[in-house]
Amino acid sequence: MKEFDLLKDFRAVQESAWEAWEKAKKEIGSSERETIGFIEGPPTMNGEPHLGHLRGRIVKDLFYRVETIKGKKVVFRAGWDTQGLPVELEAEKELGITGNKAQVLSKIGEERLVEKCKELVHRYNEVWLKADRLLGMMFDYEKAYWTYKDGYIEREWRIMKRAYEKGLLYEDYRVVAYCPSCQTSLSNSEVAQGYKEEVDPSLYYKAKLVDEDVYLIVWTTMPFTLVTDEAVGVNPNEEYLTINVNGEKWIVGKTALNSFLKEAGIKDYVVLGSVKGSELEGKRYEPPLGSQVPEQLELFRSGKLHMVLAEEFVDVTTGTGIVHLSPANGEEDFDVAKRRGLPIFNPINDEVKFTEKAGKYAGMFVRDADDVIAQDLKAMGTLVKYGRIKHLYPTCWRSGHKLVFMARREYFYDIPGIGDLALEEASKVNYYFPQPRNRFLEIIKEKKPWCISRERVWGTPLPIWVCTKCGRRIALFSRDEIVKHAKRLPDGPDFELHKPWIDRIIIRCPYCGGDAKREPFVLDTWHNSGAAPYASLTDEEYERLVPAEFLTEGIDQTRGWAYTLLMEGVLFSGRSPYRGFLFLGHVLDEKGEKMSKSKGNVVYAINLLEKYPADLVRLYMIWKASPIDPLNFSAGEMLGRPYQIINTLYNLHLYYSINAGYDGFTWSPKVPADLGESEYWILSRLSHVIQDYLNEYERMELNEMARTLEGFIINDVSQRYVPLIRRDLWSDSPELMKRRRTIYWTLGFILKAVDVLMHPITPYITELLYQENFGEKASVLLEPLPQVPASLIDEGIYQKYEEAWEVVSLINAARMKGRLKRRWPINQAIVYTRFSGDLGELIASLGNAKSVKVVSDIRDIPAVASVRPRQGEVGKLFKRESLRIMNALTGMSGEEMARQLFEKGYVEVEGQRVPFDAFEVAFTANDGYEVAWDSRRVVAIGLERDTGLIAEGHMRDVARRVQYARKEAGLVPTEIIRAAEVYVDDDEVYSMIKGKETELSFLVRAKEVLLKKGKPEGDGYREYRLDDSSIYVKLLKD
RNA sequence: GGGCCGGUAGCUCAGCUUGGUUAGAGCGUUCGGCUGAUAACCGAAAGGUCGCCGGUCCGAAUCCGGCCCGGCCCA
Repeated sequence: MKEFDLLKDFRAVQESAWEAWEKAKKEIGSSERETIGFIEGPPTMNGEPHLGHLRGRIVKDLFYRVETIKGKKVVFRAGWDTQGLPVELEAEKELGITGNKAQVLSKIGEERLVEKCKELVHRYNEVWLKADRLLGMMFDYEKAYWTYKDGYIEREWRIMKRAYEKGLLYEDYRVVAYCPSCQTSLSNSEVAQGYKEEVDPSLYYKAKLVDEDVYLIVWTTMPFTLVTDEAVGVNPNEEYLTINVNGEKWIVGKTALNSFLKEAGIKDYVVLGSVKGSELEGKRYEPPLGSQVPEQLELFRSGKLHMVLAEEFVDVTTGTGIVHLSPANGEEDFDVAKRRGLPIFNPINDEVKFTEKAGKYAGMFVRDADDVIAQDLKAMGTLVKYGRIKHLYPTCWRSGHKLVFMARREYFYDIPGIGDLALEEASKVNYYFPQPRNRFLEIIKEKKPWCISRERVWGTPLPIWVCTKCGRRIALFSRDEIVKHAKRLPDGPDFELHKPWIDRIIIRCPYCGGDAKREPFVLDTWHNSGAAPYASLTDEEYERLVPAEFLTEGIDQTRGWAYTLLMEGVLFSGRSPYRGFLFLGHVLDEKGEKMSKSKGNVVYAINLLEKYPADLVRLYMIWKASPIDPLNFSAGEMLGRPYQIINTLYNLHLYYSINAGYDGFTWSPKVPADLGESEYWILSRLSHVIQDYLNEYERMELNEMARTLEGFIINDVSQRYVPLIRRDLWSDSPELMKRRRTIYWTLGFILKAVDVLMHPITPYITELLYQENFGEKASVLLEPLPQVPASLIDEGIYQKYEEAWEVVSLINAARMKGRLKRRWPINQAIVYTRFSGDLGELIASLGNAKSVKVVSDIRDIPAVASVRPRQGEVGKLFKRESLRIMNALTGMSGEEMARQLFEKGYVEVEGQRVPFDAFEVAFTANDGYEVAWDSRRVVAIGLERDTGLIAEGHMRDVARRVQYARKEAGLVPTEIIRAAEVYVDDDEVYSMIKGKETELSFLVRAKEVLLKKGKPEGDGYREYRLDDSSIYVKLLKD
């Protein structure tokens, strides 16, 4: 096997692995495998991939590779999200345009903007492809879907058509945050990021109740909305006071009274009475701007508007606890109006100026009307106070202008009209973890109408035309239909399904023959990507592959893609387009903070993958945290444990390769006949590991899956199995050849299995290690799921070894207390364990003990038990009974309690079982022994050693140093040198090992060992510490 | 501004439902041991005002209230 540097040579490894995968892909594609569906949640092509994207892609690719190894054929296509506001804005930025929408379009035209968008998404796509290639993504890129392509759009329209035919598509108003400068509405997230401290008016005015000489004192920070005033809101649970101020009766909320009086500068007042908010419900008042806005008077006369509405959301702590409601200019206000069936008075145009219906204020930019209205109120004597207030208010992140909330005409899907089908479908989906399931179902229960229209350019056009003559709507959901109904087709029948081309088409109204023009909307980009299961596949594929087996995206997509996928799926076919959906936690920086451009802590995929092996990044991200949890990314942490795992995997293969190569062994599936116990053990262990791995994968506990493999690679194979067999491989005698070949076979079987199991996590290195050492198939990806033949599994041996490791670890703990090195053989170990098998010999060999006595009575351990019940624990467990139990326990002997604890795991007293954890257990060894224990076993070792044992220990100490010297000298392990010259400074050590040169020379692979006393003179000696003295070693090669 | 999640050793986290006297694990550090594939592994030690303030209680990491910090979602 070729050696290489894991952290330096990874690029070459990655390229060679790709060759194998290209072959594998063809083979998987053409095989008769069971096919399962997957739909890629398309990333938006308006930026480079970063760490968050990587996490998702790693999980997706892991899914693909595990399923492939399980024998499935996964339809695994890439997808690219290409439309929508983010792309459009990025394009505008690149075109150097900063003005409002009208300016943008007049300056460059829609055509250039659209061309720029296309250019941009393809440019970013190149970066994505590069990152994916580095990461090892197995996507099918040739069949990738692009959300802006005509074919995709036409299929997206067919989903809409279904909704239209079911009567679930309708037109209505919606309050949006609108930027007067950019002349566009903003998405929620854009609004959210633009909140700033702003100074706004704080206006208090009087609204006179009809037929009563009483005024409501109403508060607003947006005086212009008095033009669209429709009602005032009070909180139904608040107490409202009637007070006398300068002879007038005012109504003000009790909670806000003092702050209001202070702000309005009112000192003299008398409380006349009080009333609950709910009792004010329905009281009518005169519209404050009735005389300026004739339309308001008409609405008032209609009797439907200008009344008090008691609503829970009214905040009683600000203003006066009475707010005015203006459905055209506030979302909550709008919702109230809809709920109560009020008409919407909306005299505001695209430029955010009042229309003629606004009477006196017609033509005015709405915010400019603030001061004018304050003046007018003052003139009418209804102004109480016109001040200023500092508060958080949303501004446009681009232009910095304060946003205006206003009602716009939009198109909607009638989500409530779907009934409970969406919820039923969503309940059937597997979400793997409980938290996101509950949250997702809550969102679906809200049944909010989905506004699908946007006033932008770069998106799927809304295929609805309105007749300029009769005003009727014509919906045409395919190119064919459009062409058939077209009166004018300036770009011919093959026109592109985008603005501006589609807008040049004039449709002949089928009702009156008039000219119909397209509604100027594009669709919400979420509608675009949510159409993917249907739009990215053919009809035949859709039938076969949807619902998809497994989808995974960031947890932020709960309300995003996961939601729109479900809704469009239910609208179109009455079912969820996915069976499983794994939501992934966010990737944060090392300190747990969100990555953002402004903080400068964003890690881009390409940068990371050019610096570190993709395998390491993949393992780290899978291993570090549960998929659902946030992941704090730290390169330092990545280079710690995850690196060690890969390094150990690599070195195990190297060890196998060197040793097997030495004996000319090539691995083949034929099982050798003479496996030893250690082989049965490690193979049985492997079969447990495979089982755990599969269970953890089913539950998407991917971090646990990685940790299962970690434990096997490092603890079981590297730290246990290899030391067990090392001595057998050390010899090169022909008699042991058969044994060595059995070991090579076993090691090969295990490593090949690990290559397959690790492959979905660390695809590159496992491909390389597989190719170098086994390589029966074109790629490790074509290997079946590893399985240990039943004949090689022995549960009895497995249990025995697992028990022995625990006992040996206790022997080592006892050695430490007795200051006996592990290299030094001990005379005897006395072991108490509940395990019934025959352990003695195994423990003797693993624990370097000359004899082992396994006893079944704890009293045979040469130590005194001290057992004390912990009052706290007993109290916790037995509550009221605890005193009685404590008394009973106190009356028992330590020996008796210890006997019960170690035999049964609990002490039985007063008919109750008091568990091990409730006791403090300690042993004190008798003279000449040392003792160690855990909750199930007690081990004592004899400290007495005769000179033979001591000498053997010293010899091994010396041998170890000579071996170290060999390593430092760069000798390969197999090389036999002419001689090793060893000076021993310590008289006692020298005299005890003198005469054992022959044994020593075998251990250090030298033809002879020249053992001398004292310190050497001359050069070429290396000094090593041995306890409190030194030895000096010189190696003599040929 | 509202809702949800988190804050425990230098780092990553468990414990909190059901309060109990010495608060655990892994990594890192220090000491010791093992090791001719390995930066692995084994034993031990040092290291914590359990985010802050207040309350309930004989007793609070745990229950209650308020606040601060980080994250997510919504406005």
